[in-house]
Parts: sequence; structure tokens; C-alpha cells
Amino acid sequence: MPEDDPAVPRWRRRKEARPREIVDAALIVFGERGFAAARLDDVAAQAGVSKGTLYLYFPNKEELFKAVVREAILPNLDMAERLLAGAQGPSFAVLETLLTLFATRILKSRAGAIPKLIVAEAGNFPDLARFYYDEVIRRAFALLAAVLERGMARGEFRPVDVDSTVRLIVAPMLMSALWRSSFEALEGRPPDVAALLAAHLDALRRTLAPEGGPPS
Amino acid sequence: MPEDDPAVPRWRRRKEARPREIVDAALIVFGERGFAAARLDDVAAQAGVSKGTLYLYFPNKEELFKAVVREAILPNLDMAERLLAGAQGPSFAVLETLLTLFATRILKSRAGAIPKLIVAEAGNFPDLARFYYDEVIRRAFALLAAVLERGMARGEFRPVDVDSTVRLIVAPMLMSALWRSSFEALEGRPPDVAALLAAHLDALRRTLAPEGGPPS
Amino acid sequence: MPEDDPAVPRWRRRKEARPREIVDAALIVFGERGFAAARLDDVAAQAGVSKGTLYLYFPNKEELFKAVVREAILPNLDMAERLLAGAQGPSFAVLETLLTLFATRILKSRAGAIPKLIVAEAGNFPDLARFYYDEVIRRAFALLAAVLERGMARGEFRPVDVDSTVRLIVAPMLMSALWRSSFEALEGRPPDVAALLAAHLDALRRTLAPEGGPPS
Amino acid sequence: MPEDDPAVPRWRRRKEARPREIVDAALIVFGERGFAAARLDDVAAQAGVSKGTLYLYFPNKEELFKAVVREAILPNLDMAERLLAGAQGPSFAVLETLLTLFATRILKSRAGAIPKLIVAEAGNFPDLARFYYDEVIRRAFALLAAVLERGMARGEFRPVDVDSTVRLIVAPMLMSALWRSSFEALEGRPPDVAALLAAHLDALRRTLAPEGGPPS
DNA sequence: CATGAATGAGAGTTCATTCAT
DNA sequence: AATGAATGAACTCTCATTCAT
Repeated sequence: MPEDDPAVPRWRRRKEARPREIVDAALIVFGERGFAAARLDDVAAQAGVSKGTLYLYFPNKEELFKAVVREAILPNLDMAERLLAGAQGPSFAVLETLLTLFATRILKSRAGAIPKLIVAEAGNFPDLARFYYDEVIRRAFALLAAVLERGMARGEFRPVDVDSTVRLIVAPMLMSALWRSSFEALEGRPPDVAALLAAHLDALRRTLAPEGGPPS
Repeated sequence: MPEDDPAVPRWRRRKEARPREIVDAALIVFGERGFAAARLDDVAAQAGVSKGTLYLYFPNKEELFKAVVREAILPNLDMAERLLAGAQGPSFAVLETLLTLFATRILKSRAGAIPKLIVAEAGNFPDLARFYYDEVIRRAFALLAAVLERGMARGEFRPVDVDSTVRLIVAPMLMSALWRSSFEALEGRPPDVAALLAAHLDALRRTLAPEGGPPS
Repeated sequence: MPEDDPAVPRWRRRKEARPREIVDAALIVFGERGFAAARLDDVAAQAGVSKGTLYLYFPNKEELFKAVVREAILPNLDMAERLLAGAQGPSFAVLETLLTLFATRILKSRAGAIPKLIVAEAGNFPDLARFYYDEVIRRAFALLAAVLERGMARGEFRPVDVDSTVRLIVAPMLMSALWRSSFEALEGRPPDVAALLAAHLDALRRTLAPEGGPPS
Repeated sequence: MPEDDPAVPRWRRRKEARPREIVDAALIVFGERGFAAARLDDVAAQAGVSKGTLYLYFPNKEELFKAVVREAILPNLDMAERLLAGAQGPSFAVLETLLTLFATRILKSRAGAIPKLIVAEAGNFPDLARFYYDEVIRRAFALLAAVLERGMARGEFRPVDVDSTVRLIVAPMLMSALWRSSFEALEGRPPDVAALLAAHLDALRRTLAPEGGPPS
């Protein structure tokens, strides 16, 4: 490795990595304390930089928050959309994959704190709410709506009210995320996400089954 | 300016009514801004008293918060428990009544802001979280679990994992409450709670139906 | 006793006693917490009256403080002056009586807290300082100066600088009073005032003795 | 108004000098108003910094107070202890030097306000009292006790009750310090510390003289 | 005369943001 | 580019004082 290559000095690589390091640190600190209670001192310490450095990359606390949300959520949404676009098999399997993906990629990662943060701060930061609503919720809902439409078109699902059903699909996942942030420490055992997911999928299978027979 | 008009006293004694007035005001302000961002100045103004008066009735902001939660939630839980205790008919009807009650009494009232507040602040106020978990969540979950057990015992419901199913029942209600606090202002129309509730009850009916025939 | 005599109703006697009760209570509370840290709530509670009642008798906290000082100190000074006026015997015995009086009447009573209060607040309440200086210190110093002059005139004491010697006489007494307020709780044993007084009197006897022989 | 003049920076970094500057300012303000009545605004203004800067160096008002006491008193105690350790001549000369040192180094400096502050606040800040008692009073008393023991061992002083005599030695010095804080402004002339010190030393010489002849 | 609910100015403390270094 | 000392507005909480009852 060209460690001494003056064309690629070490601090150069550092500098390019900085925003990402800060955003990661902010996700941790915001997740633990909430946006309002989190101190930029702590974010800086977590990122291993000084407080002033934060302001070289983000104009203020709120913009840093937005960046956190963007980086933690959008890649997962992109992946989900690619997954649907390439789907071949039965629609319920697609649904199953999407929910499993959420349960493993989001819930178990630090990004699981995002829903709590959004819920807590949407009222105080309308344009953060707007951004999240447009860039995350709408896209996620559209994704699930597309799966439902596909299933109905293929006769795999009985006809349902798409909008309500999307919310029914999302709600237990969202609730699991909020639970972790709020009450996990209080319950003896960690929440049994697998059991909940299984029960949810079972309920959905029964709910979506065409009147005559089982969905494929 | 009638500044010295003796017919307009600067204040009035309202010892009995004050705590309730303050708690109601606090629910409004906390609901709008969240606990951390709410200023006691605003709560006082909303209640029509001075800042100092708050401290005659509540020792600090956190205790005021707890009082808000207590007053907004516990009466509804009491009512729900009485309702179950006196239930005679089919278990699904009980479930239907409970969820409808929640949708009308909590969601449409100011108390709908409580879940958001709890979610946002549980991490920062462990004993508030503890209180809410013990006094609200456990009781509500036990209530729903009792309905499920009753239905299974009477052969109205198929055997299900009670714990997971309780969460599936609660999740869409909780999500509706959070939705109102976070995104209602952004969507053109108010959320169609009735449609969601209908879809949810429909899904539950299918999910809980015994294998052989329809639930009563 | 004419308990039912309408000319001397019971509450009448109560009313006349009130100011004294309040002042006594204030001495206790001021002594424990200092003037600034003492709350009028506590004074009222100690006196067994409501906070508003304090203002019927004293226009504000500072005037109450002055009344406390007046009531606690002036009677003792009056007694000391009467004692000197009627003194017949040797001057050193007069001195001894005065100091013993201070050690027993002031130091062991609640009034022992007054010096600390004056020292602490003189800077913030110039007219309290003025009052205390004129009404207490000057009179006390004059008293002791008179004893010294008497002793010198009668040949019992050697000639000394009166002003400095008065201060030397007073200092250990004053220090004892301050000690009680500040450090008594920290030392295992209560301060041995008797030993200090004995040592002080012994020192004074040697200090004041005429060159040739011992003072009478 | 040169509000935007870039040649006049709004502030300057003085990391090393700041704590001392703040402590010095606090000594002045605390000395004038007492601890409780002193406002941190005033301390900050006196130090030429903003209020927030105080909290960069001291976690709260009480710790600032302790720092003030430490910086103002301990160096003088250190000096006094070194002085005794190196003493060669007669014990009374040592005593004389120590008292003269106190009269010149403490009484005439701003540190003269410390005793008043301690006396006023010991009751409200038990751990400040403890610190002062352990670190200042005990050391000072031990110092004087050592001088007395030395003098008695060398036959320069008659046998005395060491503890009481130490207090007799200290009292006039302490009283002088309190006097300055409380009544200096009221008396026309500044207190004649030199005269008091002379009288005190004279009294001590007579008090400590062995029965047979004069000390040293 | 007495009460105590209500007031409101003011204090200590926190922390996002700025900017001299 | 990076730092972190310094700022100052904003907050919670206290308590002497007032005044409707």
C-alpha cells in the first residue's frame, strides 16, 4: 500500500470520511438521548473530533439530524425497492422478505432508533417531518402498496383496502422499533421479534387469503 | 387602561380547580412541543396562571409530566377494565368495543399525544417509563390477554400466541396515535381512523377464527 | 382569672404576644440558616402563623431582622449597664462578672447566633450595621472602657491602651459565639467555654496587673 | 461605534490565566456581598468574562467558593509552616512573626474577607466548613500549639492550657478580620491594627511569662 | 385580624453556536 | 482544516411580597 504516496496523503482519506463518522456518532447519541437532550459535545466526543469540527460539515444541529436520518434509512429503502423490482415469485413471499429485512436490518441496527427520533421531533421540526414523510414514509408505503396490488392482480390476495392494509402491515414493525427505544430496559427479556414477526406473517396470510382458498 | 380598576382583580383563588387546569394545559403544551421543548412559561400561560403557581401544585416539571400521564390515561384504563369485567357476549364483540373505545376516547382527544410523549421521553426519565410500563402497558396488555384467553376458552378463537397477538392488536392503534402527533399536519386529509379500525377488526376476525368455522 | 371577661378577650392577649412570637421564631430560623438563606415560610411555620401574618407586624424581611437583633441583645446590654452602675467591689471582679454573664446568658442561648448574623449581613444591610454598631458595639465597648478606666483610676490596673484592650477582652467571647455557629457540629466535643473563660480571665489578670503587684 | 471593527476581538483565549482571574474576581465579589448574595453575573463582570465562562472552569458556585478559599488561604499557611520549621530563636519571637505575618498578609489583603465568608456560610455548606476546619483551622491551631509547646519545653513560657491559649492568641486576629468586613465603613478611621497587635503581643508576653522572670 | 394562593423578578445553570488561534 | 475557549440566550426553579378572601 502506498502509505507515503504524497498524492494520497493519509489525512486526505480522513477528511473525506469525516462526515460519515460524525453522522454515525450522532445516530448513536441521538438514539440514546433523543435529539433535544443530546449534546453536541457528546456527539463530538463520540466521533472523536472537536465540537467546532461539527460545524465545518453541518450548519447546525437540525441539519445534522436530517443527515442522520438520510444516511440511516435511505440505503435500506433503496435496497427494498430493488428487491421488489426484481421479484419473481409469489407476492406473499415478497412481503415476507421485506418484513424480515426490516426486522433484521433496521430493528437490530442502530437505525432502529430513527422512528423514535422522528416521532419525538416531528412536531418541532416541520421540515424534518416533511422530508421524512416524503422520502421515507411515502416511498415505503408505495412499496407495500405495490406488493398488495401485485398480489391482488395475480389473484393471490383477496381485494383489500390498500391504504389501511399497508398501515396494518407496518404497525407491528414500527411498534417493535419504538419498544426497543422505550421499554426494552424495563422488561427482563429482550422482545421476541421473531415470534412477533411469525405471528404477524401468520395473521397477514389469513387476512390476505382469497375467500376460496389459501394464498400461494 | 384599567390597570388600577379594582373591579378586575389580578388573580382569583381557585385552589380546587387549579391542578386540573394546569394538567390540562400541560397536556396541550407537552403534546405540541414534546416534554423537553415545552417551556413552563407556555404551560403557565396556557393555564392562565403565573409560572410560580405551577410550583404550588407540582414540585417540578417531571412530576407535572407524570401527573399529565396519570390523568389522561388512567381513567380510560379503569373504564376498559370495568367493561371487560361486566362483559357477557361474544369475545370478539368485547375486543371490538375496546378498540372502538380507544379510537374514540383516546385518539380523538388530547390524550392521543401521550404515546408520543412516552416514546420520546422514556429513555430520559426511567421512572416515568417504569410508571407507564407498570400502570398502563401491563394493565392494557393484561386486559387484552384476558379477552384472548376468554375467547379461546369459549372456543370462539383459535389457539394463538397470546403475547404476540396482543401486540398485533395494539400496534395499529398505537401507530394511529403517533401518526396524529407527527404527520397529520402534513397530509391533506385527516387520517381515516374508521377505515383503519374496520380493516383491523376484519383482519383480526380472520386471524382469530377457529380453523373449522367463523368466530361468533 | 376573668377568662370570660369581655373586656379582656382571649384573642386580644394573643394578638399582643404575636410580634414577640414571630421575633423568637425568626431568631431560631435566622440562626440556623443565616439571614439570606432563611425563608419566611420557615419563620412563619416556626411561629405557628401564616406567612401573610408576618407582614402585619413587620414591613419586610430586613425589618424583622432588625427586630430580632434588638430583642435578643438590648435586654442583656441593659442588664450589663445596670450591673456596672451598681458595682461596688474591685474592678476585676466586675470584669469577671460581665464576661461570665456573656458566657452564660448569650453564648448558651439562641442569642449566640446574633454575632454571626451581623458579621454575615453587615455588608448587605448598612443601616443594620449602623444600628448594631451604635446600639450594641459602642455601648458594650463603652461599658468595658468604663471598667478599665475605673480600675486604672483605683490603681487596680496598670495603665493600658483602653481601646485596644477592650478589643482584646471582647475577642475571645466573640470568637466563641462564632465558633458555635460554624464549627461546633464538626468537632466531636462541645467547645469548653469554661476553660476558655478561665484562661482568658487568667490572662487578663496578668495583663492588667500593676507592675509592682497583683491586682486586687 | 466600532462594533464590527475586526481589530477588536470579542474575546481572547486565556486558558491558563482564567481560573486565577475568576477566583480573584470571586474573592472580591464574595467579600463584598457574601456568598449567597453575590451574583455570578457580578463575578463574571468583575473577571471580565461572560457568565458561561465561569462554568468552563468551575462546576458550580459552591466549588468556585471553595477554590477562592483555597487560593486565598493555603499559600499563607504554607508559608507560616515553613517559617516555624526553620525557626531558630526564642519562641516568643516566632509567635510575634506569625502574628505580624497574619496582620500584614491576610488582614491587609483581600483574603481578609475569608473569615467572614466562612463564618457566614459554614452552616449552609457543611463540606466547605469541613474543608476549612481540616485544612485551615486545624493546621493553624497545630502551628500555634507547636510554638507554645516549644516555648514551654525551652522554659521560655510558663505551663499553660495549650488549647485555650491558642484560641486566645487567634481571637483578636480573627476579630480584626471580621471587623474590617463589617464595620470599617462605619468608623471614621481605619482600625488601628498596629496598636491592637502591639497590645496583644504585650498581653501575651505577660501571660506567657514564667512565674519567676520575664520570657525570652 | 388572619390567611395562604398567587405573583413575578431574579438566580444558577446549560448548551448550541461562534470565532480567535 | 481543526480546535476548543468563549459567548449569551434560554431555561427551570425559588421565594419575598401582595392581596382576594
